[in-house]
Amino acid sequence: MNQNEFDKKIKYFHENMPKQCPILYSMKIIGSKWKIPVMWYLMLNDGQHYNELKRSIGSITNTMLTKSLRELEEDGLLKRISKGTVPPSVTYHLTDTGKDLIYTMGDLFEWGKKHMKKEQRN
Amino acid sequence: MNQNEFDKKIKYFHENMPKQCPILYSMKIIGSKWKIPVMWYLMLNDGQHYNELKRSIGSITNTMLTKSLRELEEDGLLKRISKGTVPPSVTYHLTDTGKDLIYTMGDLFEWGKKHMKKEQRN
DNA sequence: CGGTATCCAAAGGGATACTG
DNA sequence: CAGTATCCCTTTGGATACCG
Repeated sequence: MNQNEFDKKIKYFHENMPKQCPILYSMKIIGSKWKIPVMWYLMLNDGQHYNELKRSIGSITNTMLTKSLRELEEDGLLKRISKGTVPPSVTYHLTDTGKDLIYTMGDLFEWGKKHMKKEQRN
Repeated sequence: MNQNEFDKKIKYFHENMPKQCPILYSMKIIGSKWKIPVMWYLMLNDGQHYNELKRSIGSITNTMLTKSLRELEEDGLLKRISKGTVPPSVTYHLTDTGKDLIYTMGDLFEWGKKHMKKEQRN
């Protein structure tokens, strides 16, 4: 990225900014501690059950897994599908909106990787 | 984005994942409440002074502005330039790394805008 | 199996006053 | 002008136990 590209991006951001900043809005949705990990493991293996997902993530507690799942569902990033049987059988699935969001993190992934390497060199 | 593109991205993420997740790493750096706003107003008008920046942002306190600036500097996203005069004159400037990061938020900006609109329709 | 409920600890952030 | 220092409140997240 050169200065000219950067200036163009600034101009674009500036001209297209609604009342509330979309970046802050997005970060609020995915900013709490377990949102990315939950979506991540669902991305790697869609349709996991609650306890399956819990084992995938490893260190998450029930409280936080439930809370994260509920909020992600409310924001339309995943769908909860219950069979309504006894014992219960519930699976979680990313929605298209959720997949879009994960896809969107590509650049942040790259930036992080690059920046992490740089820090190690120093 | 279609399913095939999504699958490719997953594969890429998976194959290029270092020990620590670069997304979580990035989000830790810019995740606290005022990081984006600070970088944002610096982006719109680089080289602002401390109090200038404070007025630009509006509702930030001294405590948080100082803390955010120090952390962003430590992470190499901005540079603090002091003239060493009395009274002091200090300006803040985005580094190339910082500009890269802002540039990187473009997709998240789009996603947020799209998602916000969708919510309003319901 | 798929969660709730309750309680507690820690982190994050704000208000206010002050300073070289 | 460019911050510090101190105190306090709120939000977030963890531990543990229990339930239909």
